[in-house]
Amino acid sequence: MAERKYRELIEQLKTAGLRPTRQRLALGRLLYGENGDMERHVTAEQLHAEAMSAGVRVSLATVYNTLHQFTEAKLLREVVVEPGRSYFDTNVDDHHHFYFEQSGRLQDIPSEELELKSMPEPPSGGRIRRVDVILRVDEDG
Amino acid sequence: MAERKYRELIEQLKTAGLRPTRQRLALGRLLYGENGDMERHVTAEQLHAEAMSAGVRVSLATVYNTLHQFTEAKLLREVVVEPGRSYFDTNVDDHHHFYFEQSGRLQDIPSEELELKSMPEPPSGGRIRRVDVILRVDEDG
DNA sequence: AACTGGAATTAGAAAAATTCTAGGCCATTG
DNA sequence: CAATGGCCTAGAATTTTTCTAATTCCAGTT
Repeated sequence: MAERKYRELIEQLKTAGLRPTRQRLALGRLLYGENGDMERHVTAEQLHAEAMSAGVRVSLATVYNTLHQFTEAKLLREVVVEPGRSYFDTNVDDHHHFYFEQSGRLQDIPSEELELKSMPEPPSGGRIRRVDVILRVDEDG
Repeated sequence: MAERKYRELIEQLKTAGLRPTRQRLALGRLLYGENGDMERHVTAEQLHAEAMSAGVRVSLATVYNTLHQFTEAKLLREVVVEPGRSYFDTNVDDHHHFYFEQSGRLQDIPSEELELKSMPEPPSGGRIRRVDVILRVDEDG
């Protein structure tokens, strides 16, 4: 990972009120590092496995905590596709998803490629915090 | 529940290749019965509790099995809103949802009130099986 | 109507996913 | 540099979901 990105990550953590601990930095590096701009959709389990094979000792619980903290800090976005299967997306811009049911894979759809005709008014005076669109794709037939 | 609806349920089960067992009928009656046309969004846990207090002895596992079989048979539709929180919706027509994060409540949006400008082509030649839109509403502020 | 064969169903037990909390660590302050 | 207090970690517990052996139930036959 580029040194620049690394410092950036530390700054982002501090801004979010999260101390740049060893574990957070390691997980952040795994999420954003190396091929940095690629869209990534990882489960907690997957990231934990990555950390293990990278020689980083973290418990699965810490991975969950960290992912949620990152999500809270807008460094990640959580996408729930099935019961017992949620992904964390490194792309936090407005966008939507294809979900491939057979393979369990997720793919971004840029917001320009999928827009709503109109936005219904939420009842009871609340405000819409997020719009999630999932197009479920059947790959075989 | 009206006798008519009851027979209808039995027919639907048979059509789906599901035997009209005591448990299935009891759960079906809880889901569609009494105030029959109301939109319902129940979790497995909730339905199990309802069954218990109605004096129907079923295990939670059976409730899960039955809900999934009903979903498979297009008598229900499953909506996942959060990790560890999925609802089964008695409305199987095309439609979308408001999700109120504080209360955990779900509310239908008729498909006429929320349409997409255009449907992106799925890559790799698959076909879109379903479109799920969830508008997440923050009730306080 | 009762019997029989056999697939379908049930529910306890197990697994998987997620959260909780006591104890430990780390930054900050004096 | 040591003390202090809040923050963080990870084992344990909880919650959600699935698996599978044992049972039940149904259809066909007599």
